[in-house]
Amino acid sequence: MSTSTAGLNTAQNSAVTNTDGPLLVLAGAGTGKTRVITHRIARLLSKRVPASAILAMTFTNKAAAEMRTRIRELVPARKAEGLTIGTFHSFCVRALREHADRLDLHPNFGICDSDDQLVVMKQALRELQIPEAELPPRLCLARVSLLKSRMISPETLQSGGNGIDNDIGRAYARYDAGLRTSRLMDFDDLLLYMVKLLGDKTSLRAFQKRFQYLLIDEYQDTNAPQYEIVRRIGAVHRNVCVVGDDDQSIYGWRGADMTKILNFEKDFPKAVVVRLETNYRSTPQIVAGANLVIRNNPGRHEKTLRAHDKDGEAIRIKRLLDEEAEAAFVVDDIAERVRSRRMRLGQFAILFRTAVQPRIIEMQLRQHGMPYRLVGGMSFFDHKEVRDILSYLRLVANPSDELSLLRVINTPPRGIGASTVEKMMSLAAQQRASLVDVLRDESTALRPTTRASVDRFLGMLDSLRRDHPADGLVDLLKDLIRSVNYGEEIKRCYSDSATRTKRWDAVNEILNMAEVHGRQRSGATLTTFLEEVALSANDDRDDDRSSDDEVTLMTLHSAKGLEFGEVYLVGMEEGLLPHLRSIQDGGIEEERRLAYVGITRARHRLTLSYVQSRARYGNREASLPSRFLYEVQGKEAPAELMEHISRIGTSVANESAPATPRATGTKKGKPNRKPGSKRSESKPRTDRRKAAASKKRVSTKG
DNA sequence: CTGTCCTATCTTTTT
DNA sequence: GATAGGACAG
Repeated sequence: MSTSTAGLNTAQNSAVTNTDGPLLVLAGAGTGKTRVITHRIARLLSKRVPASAILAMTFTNKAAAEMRTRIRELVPARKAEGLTIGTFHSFCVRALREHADRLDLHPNFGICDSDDQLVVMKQALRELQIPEAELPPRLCLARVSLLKSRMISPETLQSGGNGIDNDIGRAYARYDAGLRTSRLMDFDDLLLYMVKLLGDKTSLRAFQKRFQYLLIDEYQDTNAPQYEIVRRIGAVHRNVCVVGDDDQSIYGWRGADMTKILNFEKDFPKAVVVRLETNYRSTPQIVAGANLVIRNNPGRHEKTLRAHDKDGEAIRIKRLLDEEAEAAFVVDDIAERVRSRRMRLGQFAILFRTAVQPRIIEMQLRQHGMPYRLVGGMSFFDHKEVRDILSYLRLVANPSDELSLLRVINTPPRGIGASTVEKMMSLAAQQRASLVDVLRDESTALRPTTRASVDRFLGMLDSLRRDHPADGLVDLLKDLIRSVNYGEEIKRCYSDSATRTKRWDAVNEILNMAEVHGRQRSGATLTTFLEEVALSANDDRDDDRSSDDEVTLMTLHSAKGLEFGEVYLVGMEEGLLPHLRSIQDGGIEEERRLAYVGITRARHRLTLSYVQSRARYGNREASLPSRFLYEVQGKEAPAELMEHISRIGTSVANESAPATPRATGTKKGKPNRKPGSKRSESKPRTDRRKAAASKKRVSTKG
């Protein structure tokens, strides 16, 4: 046997060697989940399963990339060739393009991001004359996405509709129609159409025949269509291995369906269940704390994490006066650790529940000149010039893409103004034709100058399409940037030379990305490039740029799957973690899992902090320590706390806060350190927008 | 089209 | 209290 199973523990080994039949691997935090998956794939390959018969699906690009890297360490490249490892969405896109004819799809359909979605939804609401005040587009979009992730179609919804649900149903249908005219799919559609494709017997058989072995990562986050894809492809050979941890399911609000991991044994009878319970990441104290918290959740797959390591520090719980003191404490503490223990900043993470919390921490970090990285801010792809160029590209690839057409038709200004566009749009609606067709139609009435502009614009797009071979991506881009004279546009829009340079650099960065894409992917085309951009745009929490010398700031959600030497989990208060909304809607369990995820990110040292008072919506309110702080110490939350909370649950107003936060067995580590006035060169890396930039100035109040 | 004022909102965001 | 997004005026 060529596969080495050395270094795997008994449970891991059994997960790796049980290659045939359904297998559920319950992998607690830090128990070597990725190791198991990669070793399992190596094992299959060594048993002469062809690489092309293996399909491994993950939820993030990062997870897929890591899997690929680690497999490369285990097996020779030649053997790994032909493996299908990717996110659910990327797998679906490829499959759909390949089998586009079976569903009557255009093979060059585009993928729209959330901004595009919003545009389409707004349009839909306008057409239905549903006022945005009545049904905010964002909310509507969220609801539609949730419906799609439960595989509920507009028709189903409408039949039982009352009032707002009826509106949502109509908007849903209209929105989908809008996407279809532009030959676009949103993320949910990729999964739904895949399910549809698998409803076709011939296609289904082809997939079943090809993919003999399935591996699914993060199974607790699977939603209905994803589950359906797995179930159908795996129905015949039943070599379905799912790996996950129900205790880390934190995306329920987005349609992830935890019952899938809880019912796996029912869905796949005779499934073998393997529990990975040895945690190789954290100290016994941290593992114990995590267990104490999560055991309060009912209805889970019972499992108890055991620490592999022998000793460590106690979990620290710190009470601070207010959020400013909390931020100062954390930053001082990190500075002190760096000084006395010579630790790198990259070892530290500050985790929080909501996106507003990091602001005050950022201020402290800046004052200390401590470099940091805030995960989840604005992405490269949110910049105007990037979106412009990509819209042109999308339009070149997919002439039906009306969204992109509307975005670039007068950018840079070329004399096709808003009123013309509006006229053309209504004309298109009248003639039941697409906007491009109306523009192309010589009989459409236009002023001669406008006609000339339109023809020039359409001609430019046509020649871009005509003059470049499918694999001539970089040349196409260069030609495009030259043809639309984007350099001039930047000069026109920005007077400041530094800004100009920055914007122009961004444009060039797209060129670089295209070049890299062409080099790395065989058979790269414009379509594959756009696909990659669409499916990996927001993935900037990954390591490529992260440095050893930055503190990481991120939400608990973003932190899943990562680990840090030292973790500060701030804002451990009732109303924040667990969040008030969840307390009211009975979502405590998911909040608890969130706390569990946070706790289990830490390797050596974990600090939980809460404050006595916090500014909320303008006024300062007393805070109560989170129930999870009691739980983590193996205590019961005091009756008065729970009583107070139940009061919040019923009445939204919580003006009086009689229950003073009691100093819970607060293990104070060392007394508060004096602010070290260490001033290294500050290069805070925040790409927040103007808000943060101006904030920076304001924050010099000391 | 751009800047400014006003007002509704205040959880999380893999793809 | 901050902020973002929309309405509206210039």
